Amino acid sequence: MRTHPADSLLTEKLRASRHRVTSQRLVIYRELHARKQHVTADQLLDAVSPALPGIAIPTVYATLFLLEELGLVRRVSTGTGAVLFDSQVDPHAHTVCRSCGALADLADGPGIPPEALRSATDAGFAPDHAQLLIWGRCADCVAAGAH
Amino acid sequence: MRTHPADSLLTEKLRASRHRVTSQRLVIYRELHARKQHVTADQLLDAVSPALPGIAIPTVYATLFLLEELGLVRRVSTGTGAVLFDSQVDPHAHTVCRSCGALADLADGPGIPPEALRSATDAGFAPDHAQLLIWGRCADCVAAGAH
DNA sequence: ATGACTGCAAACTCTTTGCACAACA
DNA sequence: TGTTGTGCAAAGAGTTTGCAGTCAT
Repeated sequence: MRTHPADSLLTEKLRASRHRVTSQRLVIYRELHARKQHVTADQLLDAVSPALPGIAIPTVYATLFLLEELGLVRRVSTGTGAVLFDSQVDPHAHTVCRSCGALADLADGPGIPPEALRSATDAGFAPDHAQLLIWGRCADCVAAGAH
Repeated sequence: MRTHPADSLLTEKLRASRHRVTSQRLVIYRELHARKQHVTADQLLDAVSPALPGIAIPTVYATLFLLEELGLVRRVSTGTGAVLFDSQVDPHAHTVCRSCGALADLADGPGIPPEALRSATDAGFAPDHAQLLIWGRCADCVAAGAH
């Protein structure tokens, strides 16, 4: 398999955590990185199937959980439909439309307030990530008058 | 049915939105308010069953969705297990433990940064709620050395 | 009286589990 | 060569749907 820009970080993290470097893990991570959007396990399965014939959904889930553990992927859940996985691992905000369900990154939004993390730490909690969900109506649904 | 402190707000909102005032809705809302914690639809079913013999889970879901629409309940989802419903509707932060899965309110945490809502509004999004999820390890799991 | 709501049963989606074979180290 | 990882099938959890009867208005 040819190497790919996203491979080195994953390979390094896998080795460091004594996990094996497999083509499934490489290809899934590449795909997550290629699209800078949020994807479901199922969409990912479809996306990597050409490169990994015969891959099955449990492998996709297992890989996503491992990537999450390694801090290379974050999960985003609105509580409706499938969980989304995000290759952008820096704390950031998402908007969730109550009408169409669309989830979007809040472009150039503010970061996560440091006081929040400090406050969690003060309570004995050891934070490693944060995400802000903003609920409401997206511009399209407002324009369409959808409720 | 005797009246209850939480009834008036619900009744008012139901009337205003031309929905009917039923005992199922009243009791479910009371129960949500009684416990100031996060509950699943299933826990709620168990909790209200004594007061509402024969109530079924689809009714609980339907009621929760309606309450959410009326802004009387918020959903919180970590992407693992069942969705949680929260009667505290003001924007606030939650901590999520990666080890034990516990979800807790971040006591006296900072509010949601106004810049975030402003930034969403600037993008044409009409926000009505926000929630911050802070991921990591809870104090108990840190103390127990769980991974 | 009429339309909304509820209870029931069943379906459906998404996710997880258990096990045998494959393949990384 | 010894595990760890993968593919398969199936089960499981949580949620949603359709419909007939009930009840608030």
